[in-house]
Amino acid sequence: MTNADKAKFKSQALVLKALAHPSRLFIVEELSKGERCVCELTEMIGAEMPTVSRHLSLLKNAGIIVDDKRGTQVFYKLTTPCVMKFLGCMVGVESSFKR
Amino acid sequence: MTNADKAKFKSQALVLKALAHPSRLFIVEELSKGERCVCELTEMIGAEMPTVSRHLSLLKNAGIIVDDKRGTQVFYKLTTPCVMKFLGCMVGVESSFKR
DNA sequence: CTTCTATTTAGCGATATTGCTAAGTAACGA
DNA sequence: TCGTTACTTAGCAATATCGCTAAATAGAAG
Repeated sequence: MTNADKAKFKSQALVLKALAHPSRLFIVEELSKGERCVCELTEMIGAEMPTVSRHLSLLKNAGIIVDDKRGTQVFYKLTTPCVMKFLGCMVGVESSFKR
Repeated sequence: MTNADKAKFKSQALVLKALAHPSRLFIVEELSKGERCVCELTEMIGAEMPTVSRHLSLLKNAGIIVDDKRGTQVFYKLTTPCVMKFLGCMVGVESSFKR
């Protein structure tokens, strides 16, 4: 494994790790339908707001979503629709695992 | 979030979690070129064999790879080439994050 | 049967992740 | 200015992950 390889796999792993949580997958799927504020996501997920806020900042750090503060609310949206294409891909793989 | 949704996201997260590690991503990429025994992977990764063996059993539990014991060696291979299509997809998304 | 080689399992300490409550910040309205 | 609402940050306890060494297992060869 070259150093370039190591760096490549490490950065890929960071993105996968950011996505590898049920609530965060839900958030990504929900944001693919349009932007949502923290309170909406919190209600849908059914956890405390600080918990959801932390998931959001994790996804933000991974570059998967961006925030947009408007008044007292913060709206999040996907940085790129690619993520959904990627996840769509995942679903296919995941179900094929189960065969 | 319905219960069905919860189950769906949970099982997707399990697959992502299994992939979300540099050594395991390397293993998947390497196995996409053909089957490999534990000792080969161990040498390429440069960690101890027990460590590599544990990564392999994790991938196996997630249904991503299967093992095939021949003599004293154990060969691993991908359950399905889909995984690579999926990861190829990932690379595109990941690099788009960096733009 | 004994020994060697390839691999897995167990157990440990270090570190990371998760979800919670409590406390801090920031924009808005009275 | 003061309070309220929306959110983030900090701190904590429980749990999971990681890589290692040591010990167990399973074939192959003598």
